[in-house]
Amino acid sequence: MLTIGKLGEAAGVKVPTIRYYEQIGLLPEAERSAGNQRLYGRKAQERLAFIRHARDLGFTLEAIRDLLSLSDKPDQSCAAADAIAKAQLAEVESRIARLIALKAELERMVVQCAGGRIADCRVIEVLGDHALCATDHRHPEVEPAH
Amino acid sequence: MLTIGKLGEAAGVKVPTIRYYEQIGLLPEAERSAGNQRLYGRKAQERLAFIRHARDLGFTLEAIRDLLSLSDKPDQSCAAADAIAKAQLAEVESRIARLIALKAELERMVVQCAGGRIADCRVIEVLGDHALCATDHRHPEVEPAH
DNA sequence: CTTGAAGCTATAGTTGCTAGAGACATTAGA
DNA sequence: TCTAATGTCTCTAGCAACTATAGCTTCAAG
Repeated sequence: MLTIGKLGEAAGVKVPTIRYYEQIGLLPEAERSAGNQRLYGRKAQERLAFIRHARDLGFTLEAIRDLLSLSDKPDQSCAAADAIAKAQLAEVESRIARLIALKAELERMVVQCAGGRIADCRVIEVLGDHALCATDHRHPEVEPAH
Repeated sequence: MLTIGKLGEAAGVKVPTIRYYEQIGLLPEAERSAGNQRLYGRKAQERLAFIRHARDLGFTLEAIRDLLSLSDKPDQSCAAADAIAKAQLAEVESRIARLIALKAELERMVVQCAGGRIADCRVIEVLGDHALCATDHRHPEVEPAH
């Protein structure tokens, strides 16, 4: 049995994150030691690894919740799991496409900046006027990492 | 002079978002009508367009705050603005690289799924075991859009 | 003049954690 | 065995960048 710290180390997940996953019901409530500390066995370890891996692949916690509940029903069809993965793939693809458009526009901006005064700066100028843009990079969906 | 609704429509920004930008000091406090409603002139409109455009290009509000304060000092060097844009470009590039790795892994997963039972599902299996992955897609930094 | 849309403030919720406070548990070394 | 350091406990609040809700007031059209 592992303490929460060892488990986190093993899975590459920070301790508060594990407690958070328990709190939102993604991990079951852990067994406790005599001194009320959480203890984890192999099953919990595998479940956490699953979560971590899915997070690494960009799945949301909601999607992971669904995937986990599917993985608990080995005899059902895997169509639902497949659909979740495909949706995630589509999401990733659309984010890539969008980021590539952004990259092009940022490159244009940066290259054109001659390094003079702000008043002549292409970066500032282009930001002030979308008409100066080559590509149509509107629409949201670009959020950065934490 | 535009009301907040008209301004939002013109700039493609929702009304509460404009109020939020004012609240965090990204937009100056708006003039008010006799009935206490916000009124915006051309300057505010340009400033909001700048913010919107920069957001579309993925700049954080903090970066935008810096860019705006730079654009208020037309005689200074534009090196700082250039640096901010270059940092954003680097950020976008690294996100693209990471997403491409994710895409490859998700494609592998989806293609291998034969569509049978959960117990045989490659999607579930791969998520449970990172060793089954071809690429090294670890590290965070993938957060989705809001 | 009335009605419905648009505006106001203030607060809370979203996602996926992370950080802090203050108290208890465990473990390694002297 | 004692002690000090580390680990763990709960609870609360904070991050980005909004979005949504509630309960009010103001405005514009018919």
